[in-house]
Amino acid sequence: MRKTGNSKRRQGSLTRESIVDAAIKLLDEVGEGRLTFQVLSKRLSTGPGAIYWHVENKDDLIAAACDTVVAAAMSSSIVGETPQETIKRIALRVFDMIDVHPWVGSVLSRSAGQMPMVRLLEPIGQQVQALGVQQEKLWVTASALISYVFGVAGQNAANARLAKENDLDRTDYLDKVSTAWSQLDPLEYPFSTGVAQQFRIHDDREDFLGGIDLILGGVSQQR
Amino acid sequence: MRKTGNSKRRQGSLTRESIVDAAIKLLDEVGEGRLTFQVLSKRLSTGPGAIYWHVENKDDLIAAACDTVVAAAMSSSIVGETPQETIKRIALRVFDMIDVHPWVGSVLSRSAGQMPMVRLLEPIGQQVQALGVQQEKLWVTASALISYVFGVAGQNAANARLAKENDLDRTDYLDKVSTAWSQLDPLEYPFSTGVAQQFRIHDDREDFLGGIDLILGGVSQQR
DNA sequence: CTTTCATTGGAACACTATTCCATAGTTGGA
DNA sequence: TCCAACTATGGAATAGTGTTCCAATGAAAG
Repeated sequence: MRKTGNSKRRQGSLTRESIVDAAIKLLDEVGEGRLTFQVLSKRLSTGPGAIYWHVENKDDLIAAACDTVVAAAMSSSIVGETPQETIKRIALRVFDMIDVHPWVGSVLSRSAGQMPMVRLLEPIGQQVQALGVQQEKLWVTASALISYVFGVAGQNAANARLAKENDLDRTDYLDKVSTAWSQLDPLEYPFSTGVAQQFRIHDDREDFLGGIDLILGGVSQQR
Repeated sequence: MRKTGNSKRRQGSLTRESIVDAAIKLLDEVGEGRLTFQVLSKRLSTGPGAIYWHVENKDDLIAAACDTVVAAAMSSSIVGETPQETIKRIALRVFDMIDVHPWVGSVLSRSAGQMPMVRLLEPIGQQVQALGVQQEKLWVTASALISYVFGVAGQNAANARLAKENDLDRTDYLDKVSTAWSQLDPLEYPFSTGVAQQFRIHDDREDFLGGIDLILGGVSQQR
């Protein structure tokens, strides 16, 4: 009797998938804060009510969008010479994904335990295992890596959002923050005023890998 | 002529400080999503308009609340036997702060470059310096630690929020996630199904310190 | 054909952040 | 003592949100 979703009412039929795809595009263009059911319905040439037939609510929609992007980024297998190398490549995939879809960074850091996190935990955990980490330490080690990746993701997303909101490109934004730091009281904030210059010229991607290296170094030391 | 803020209209006078304090209490009670100007005004026995005289907007208010909590948590000095020990104590302060004010975790992870982050960067950076890390690597090292702390903070906040929204205590929540993981396809998710049990009984605080240890291990190795 | 029912799209609703504004209270000067 | 200024207040009005409701559609099953 029921052929849920398969029956095509017309060519541009509404599906959960097509809705999520449109949402992803919109999120990429305007960010999480400006994704509304109004503009989403308009873009799909329908009303908000029709969308709610396929999607539970906005959280559900955003979670689905996030999961779709993460799944796509992790779909093709990743192999490196060593487990360390592979872990770095996985991490870079995440980094580049956030670069293209900054909003994923902030959604991801709120999705503890959910499917998108598992999609990252799985390949990373497998490599941690390949590193020869002892059974009881598998979770701690993998979770440390995940937490670090999520931390960087969240901050990159925040940086992208702040830069966009102030109509600045990356360089101008770094300049602004760096200047703010260097103007702090050097007696109270000796370190921050000191690294302000390093911050101005730092490379997110390189620093990200640097952090992964530190954790991997710690792992190799523990054996 | 102007004595901005100092003049006392009446006993329970409205100040930015008193508003932020009330906001913090409300955030602790109901979380970020349910902090509204309606209930906040009611609690301060005033109208929304009066609040806007002292606060720019909701983001400003939440940022101020976050900064106040972070500043309070970091106010008294922290000393350990070694720089490593001190870093761990700083990290634990953050962890315990998030435990009391879960919403700070999610706000923090969006506050890249802002004041709350600097309040953490400063003491951690000082200890990184004390560790003898070379000048050019100061930023990478400190930022790796910060990113990790932010990552854990964000996930703990998410866990707290998800548990609260589903009316579960921590144990039930861990159970639910652990069960969900163990029911994944073991062929596709061998690692996740494998660690599901470890996840059920894991201790957030201990794992958090474990991750810090890994990073510190990596730092000591790099010298 | 007719009936059924998944699906649609737009109007209606409850609620939010934010702005507006008339007014009260305070204060420094005349 | 009074008088302007001007800070500060609180409640009403506004614009825009996520979500629900419901009458209408049209494809399939009988």
